[in-house]
Amino acid sequence: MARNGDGSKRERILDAAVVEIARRGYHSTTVAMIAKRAGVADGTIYLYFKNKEQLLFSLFDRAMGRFISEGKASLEQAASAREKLIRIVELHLTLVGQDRDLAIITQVELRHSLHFMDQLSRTLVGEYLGILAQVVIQGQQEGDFRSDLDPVFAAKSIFGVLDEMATDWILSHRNTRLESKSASVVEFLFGGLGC
Amino acid sequence: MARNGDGSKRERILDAAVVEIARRGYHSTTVAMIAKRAGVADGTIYLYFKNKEQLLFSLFDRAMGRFISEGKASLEQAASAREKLIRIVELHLTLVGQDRDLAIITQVELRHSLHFMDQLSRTLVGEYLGILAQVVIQGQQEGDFRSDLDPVFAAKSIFGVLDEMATDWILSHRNTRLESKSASVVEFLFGGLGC
Amino acid sequence: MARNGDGSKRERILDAAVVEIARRGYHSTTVAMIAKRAGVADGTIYLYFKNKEQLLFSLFDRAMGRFISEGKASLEQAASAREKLIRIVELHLTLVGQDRDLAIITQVELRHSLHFMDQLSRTLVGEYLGILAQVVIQGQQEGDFRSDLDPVFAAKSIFGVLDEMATDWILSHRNTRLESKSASVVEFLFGGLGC
Amino acid sequence: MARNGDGSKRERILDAAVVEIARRGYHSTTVAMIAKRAGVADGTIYLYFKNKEQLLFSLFDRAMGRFISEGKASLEQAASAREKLIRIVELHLTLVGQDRDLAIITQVELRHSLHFMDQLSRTLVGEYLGILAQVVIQGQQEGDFRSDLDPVFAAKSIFGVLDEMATDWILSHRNTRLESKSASVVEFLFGGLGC
DNA sequence: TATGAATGAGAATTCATTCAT
DNA sequence: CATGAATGAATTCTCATTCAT
Repeated sequence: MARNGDGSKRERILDAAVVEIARRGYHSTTVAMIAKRAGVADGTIYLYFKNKEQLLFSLFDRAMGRFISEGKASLEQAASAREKLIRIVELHLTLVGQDRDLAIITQVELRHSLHFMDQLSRTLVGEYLGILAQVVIQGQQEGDFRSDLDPVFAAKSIFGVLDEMATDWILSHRNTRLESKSASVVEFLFGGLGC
Repeated sequence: MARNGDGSKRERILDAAVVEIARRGYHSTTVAMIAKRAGVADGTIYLYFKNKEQLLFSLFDRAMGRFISEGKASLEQAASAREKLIRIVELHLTLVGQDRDLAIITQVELRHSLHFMDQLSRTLVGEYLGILAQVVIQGQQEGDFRSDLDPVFAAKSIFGVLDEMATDWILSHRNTRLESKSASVVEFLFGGLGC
Repeated sequence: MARNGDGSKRERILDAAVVEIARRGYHSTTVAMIAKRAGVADGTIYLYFKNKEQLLFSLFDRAMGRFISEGKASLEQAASAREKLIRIVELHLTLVGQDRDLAIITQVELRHSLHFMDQLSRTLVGEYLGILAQVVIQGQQEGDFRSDLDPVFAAKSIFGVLDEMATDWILSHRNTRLESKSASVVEFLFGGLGC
Repeated sequence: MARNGDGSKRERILDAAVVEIARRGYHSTTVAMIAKRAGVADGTIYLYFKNKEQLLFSLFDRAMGRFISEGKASLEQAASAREKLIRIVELHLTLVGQDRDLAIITQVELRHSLHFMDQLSRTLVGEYLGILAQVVIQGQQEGDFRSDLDPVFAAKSIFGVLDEMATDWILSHRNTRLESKSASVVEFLFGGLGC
């Protein structure tokens, strides 16, 4: 079978899955629907993915892979923790805000079940939180961040704010740009509510 | 009809649903399982709930109802916005941390699908965010909170931090008390990361 | 419970059943729907009828009872077989055409199953065919009807034509009067197709 | 895909459905029963038919298709309307009388509900009546049939007699041949009851 | 008689997954 | 590698009927 253009068959299946699952939800999307959109036979899916659940995990892997690699690249160009945090916020919101379908997957569909979330948090999200915590530590060492905050706790708080913005963007069906929130988020994260 | 023990049949069904769904997830829980645990016939479920999905919604309604009523009561005893925020944080973490099964439902199972989340955010969560925004506005008027923050944005940020703590607590299977995070959360929300 | 006006509770149930079953068909009509329309509790139905099927039979009995008693009265006023046949045709089409809901029951719903039709044909319909056959015999004795026709066969043929007219009237949703076909039917039954 | 014995899988399912439904009635026949008799999995039924109701319709289509094609072939060999009518009567009774199971379907099970009968009368039965009416018109033009009869009315009357014979044959559980009635039917249709 | 809450058997249909080609 | 017809387990929901009050 000839390669078609930019994507291998595996990629086409993943692309199709993002669209279908974003549109109808994981449970309402059948393997047959994904196969049809990808232009392959139902059975072919099983040559590339062990089962439907693994396909969903792969979706996340692919997305998170891009996320982290771009994140690392971006962080390297920043020196101070403060700058790094700014970049992370911007990157997070930009990447999530780039593809609504994918965002629906990561913000909603991927959180189907405890079992599922366990997997996620133990792997990629855990790594992401680790990076955030490192930045916090650096900020504290640089004297720029308060040192009375537990870095891991702070990382989770940061993630919580970013994640809520992302989910809120998905649920508000307005046509806003998610990354437009970056400045406010940074502002809030640094300064908090108080005067 | 005689009361069955402590609760009505409807309550028993809801209680059973919380346990079963928390344990195995919404999709893996069959109506028959819930009926069995509730000690009623399968069909009886449908006398009280239109279908399985409505049962899930009712679960949320009941939980959120308690949440909001207790929240309002708690807020009335607080005068300043600062105090109110402290109470909200404590209440949120205490209530969620009170019942792990129920928390699994609210933090994970209830977020199954876009359709589902839409419902939630449009109704009860929306109301909750409104209350938070009111507190922020009050704080700004009292001169205690920064006035350069959009209250609605701030409300979402607060919610994001609380929600992340709750989810994190569910996913960390350690036996910690969720409300033990209250002080740190308040600290972070007021002061932010910066020095 | 006070009698209400013209009908006993049993009659009210039968009346309600005719309307509901005509509208949605026997299988799609629930006992609860009939009870609701009749203004009684579900369980009350079972004080008057053994089960749902018997209710349907009772519907037919009531209708056929009227049919036959009016038929006998009408026939007594007619002397010749020819006149009797005319009266039967008119009566059949008039009675069926009088109540569309009831007609739907007798022409469609009552023919649900072999089992059901067996019951009907062995009882009331059989009696009706017997009356028709008697008229044919009388006509043959009077020298007015061909004597080479088997009376029972002739009776079935007559019934076939009447029944088809009735069914056709039900299915054509136009607002015609069924009894307007009487003259044509009589004409056809007597003279046949040939010149 | 290899042919399974004499018929395609779809045909086997239809054959199985005829037997099961004739025996126990449409509503008492489960899809599982049909699948079992056809030697396929339950789900396979749904590869060929949208649902149970469509399966029933398909049964009728197949039967009626044969009916009409054989009817047309038979009619072509007949010149006069009188001969055509004779052939139609013979064919109708022969075809229905050929397969008792199928006859039960067409005479009883297919008439389940108004909804169902509507479908039938609007399609195939309507076409059949049209053919009959054409024959009547031809007979009138040939001067062989009375011209004071409305052809459509006459067609319905003919159908009524044939249909009643068929139903009667089903209900009489004796082992007679339905086509043995042909001569009497023709005799009656041409000459009527009168001398 | 009358009620209507409760029962629980029963059935259609879906769909992830397999495997012969 | 690819196909897609076939599988059959699995589950929601309905509703006739009962029976304690």
